[in-house]
Amino acid sequence: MVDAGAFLTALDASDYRMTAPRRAVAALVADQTGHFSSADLVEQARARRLGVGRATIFRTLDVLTALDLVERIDLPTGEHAYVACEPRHHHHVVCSRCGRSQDIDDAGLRAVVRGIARRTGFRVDDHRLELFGLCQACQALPPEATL
Amino acid sequence: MVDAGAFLTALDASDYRMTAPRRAVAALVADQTGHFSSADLVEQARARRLGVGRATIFRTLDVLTALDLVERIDLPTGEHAYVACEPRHHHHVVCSRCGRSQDIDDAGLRAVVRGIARRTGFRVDDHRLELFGLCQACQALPPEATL
DNA sequence: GTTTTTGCAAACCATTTGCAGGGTC
DNA sequence: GACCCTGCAAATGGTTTGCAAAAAC
Repeated sequence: MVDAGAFLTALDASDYRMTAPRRAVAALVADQTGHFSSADLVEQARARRLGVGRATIFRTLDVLTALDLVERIDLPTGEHAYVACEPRHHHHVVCSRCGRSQDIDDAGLRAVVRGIARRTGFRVDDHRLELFGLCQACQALPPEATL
Repeated sequence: MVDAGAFLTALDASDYRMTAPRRAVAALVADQTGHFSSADLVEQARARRLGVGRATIFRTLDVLTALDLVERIDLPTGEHAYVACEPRHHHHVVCSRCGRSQDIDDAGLRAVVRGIARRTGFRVDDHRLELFGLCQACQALPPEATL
C-alpha cells in the first residue's frame, strides 16, 4: 500500500501526460497490498468499471516502471509480478504468503558484487537480488492459515 | 558448455525414464555456450532433425530444472532464458553480449541475506541474485564488435 | 503388462500492435 | 492545433494440454 499522491506527483513532473486512465491505474496500483499481476489490475479495473482497457493497463505499467514507481519482479514460480516501490530502492523481500514486499537497502550487497566482479573478471553492470520468505505477520500466523 | 555425461548420470539416477528424446535434449543443452531460450532449442532440434517436438523440449527442460541441471533465469529485458549449471550453485553472472554465464559462489551473500532478514523481520527462505555485465573476453573486444 | 513419455495439433495465456477517435498541452 | 493517449479487436509469441501411439521399466 502506497500513497497514491506520490504517483500523481511523479507523473505530473514527468513528460508523460496526465490522463484520467493513468490516474485510475495509478490509484489501483496504490491500493495493492502486495505484489500483483497485470491480470489482477485488469480484473479489478473491470470490477470497478473504470473503463480502462487491457492495453492501457499494460502501457501504464510501463510508464510507472519507467518512472521507477513500480518494479517488475519474477516470482520463484516464474510468474511475472509487479510491486509498488520507492524510487532508488531496487531490491525487495517478498512474502510468499501475503505477497507484501518491503524495500531493502544495500546491506553490504555492493561489496559482494564488487568481490564477484573481481573474482570472475566480469564487468558487472546490473544486478538483481530478490528475497522470498515470510513476513513477520505471516510468521505469527498458524501454519495452516490461508490468506 | 557442460559435460553431457553429467546430465545422463543424473537422469539415470532419478526416477525419470531415460529416453532417446531426453538424451537428445540433454546433449543439445550441453552444447549451448551461454544462456539459451526454449525457442533456441526448438530451432536447433529442428535443424539437426532430431525429431523431438516442441512439447518434449519444454517438458525435458522442466525435468532438467527439477534435477538442478539447468536453471531458468530472467534477463534484464524480461525474457526468460535457461543456463546449464552445476547443482548446488545457484547464482550466475551472465554476459550481456555473448550470453555466457559463470556460476558464482556465496561470496558473502549469505551474510547479507542474514542481515536483511534480521533487519526486516522476514524469515527468508529463498533468494536469487543475478548479475549482468560483460565477461572478460567481451570487454577485450572493440566496443562495436557484434557477436 | 503397466506406467511413463512422445509428437502432433489445438488450446491457452499474457502481452503487443494497428488504427481511428478523443483528450492534453 | 499538434501530438499524445485511449479503447478495441486482432495479432503475436511463448508455453501448456489432450490424446492415441510408442517406448521404458
